[in-house]
Amino acid sequence: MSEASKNLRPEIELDEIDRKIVEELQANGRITNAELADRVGVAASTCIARVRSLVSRRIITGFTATVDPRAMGLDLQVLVSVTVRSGARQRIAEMSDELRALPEVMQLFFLGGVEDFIIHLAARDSDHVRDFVMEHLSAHPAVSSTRTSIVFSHHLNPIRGAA
Amino acid sequence: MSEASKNLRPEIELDEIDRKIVEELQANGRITNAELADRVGVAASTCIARVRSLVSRRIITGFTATVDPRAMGLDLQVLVSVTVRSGARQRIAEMSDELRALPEVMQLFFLGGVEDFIIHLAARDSDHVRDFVMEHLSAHPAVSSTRTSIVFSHHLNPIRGAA
DNA sequence: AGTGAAAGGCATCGCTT
DNA sequence: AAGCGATGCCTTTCACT
Repeated sequence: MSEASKNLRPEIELDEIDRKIVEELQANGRITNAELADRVGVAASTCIARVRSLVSRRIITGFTATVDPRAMGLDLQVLVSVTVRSGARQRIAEMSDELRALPEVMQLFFLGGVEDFIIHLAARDSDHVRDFVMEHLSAHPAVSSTRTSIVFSHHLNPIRGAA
Repeated sequence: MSEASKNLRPEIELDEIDRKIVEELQANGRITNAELADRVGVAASTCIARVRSLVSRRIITGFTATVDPRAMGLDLQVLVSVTVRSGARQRIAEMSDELRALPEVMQLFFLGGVEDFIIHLAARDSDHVRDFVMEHLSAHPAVSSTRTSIVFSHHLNPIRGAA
């Protein structure tokens, strides 16, 4: 990596301790500061300062509980690939905000390629999926076509840094 | 929902307080129990019992820090669609374990449809992507074809329950 | 199931090295 | 960056409802 490109994102230098903190907090985001400090081998006061620094530098962007969609009555997950009409590409950005606000939308991927974006949807059942696609996609003037695939299983990994 | 299908997943009855707890913990997984109790309007002792119950019932499956891949030197995200040779479908399950162990793999979706699975990859650069696809996919005897699309942006939403 | 009180543990701060 | 010590808050347990 050149020095020039480095300077575009200054101060993102993670040492071994930072990396260990990130790793532990990904594995258990509700660990106490005292135990985290023990595990990474620094004093509690140092540890809390490190964590706050990681958060304020937006290396850690948040802490969240992961929830089983089935426990919330959402038994069916699908991926919907969407292609936008070629004359309506500039509307993709505004569709993002509309779609993100919908409770069924777990994830949104905006893509370069044949498809313009992919929606990861959690729904109660197939009727719910159909209603979603009809109402929010097929009926949308910018949408050219959609393709829905059922998700049999889904795995989410923590971020593991580059070598 | 019929009583029969209800009984397949017993004891997943979330009341208003449980739902509020889940919501708050998705928004801020590191909130203190005391503040969480205040926000949902129960005593701290009740609140901690509720949280533990949600975790032991696997409604909440974990707590994690969310990390910016770019901060970890992973500047490029792609989705790779993979189709498996029709004679090798039974190998999909074992490929799951191999792929999940790789540090570049953020997510895995196993699908029904034209593609057998989609890999959400975080990589340093396009060389890194190429190396990953060549080494772990193209060279794999079960893989029939792959298609790689760049991810321009990615949004992750909390789970919001069914009505 | 939920609550409140009490004891111990933890977070957080300022200061020192 | 680490360690120490003090304060106040938080967590946790338990008896009671």
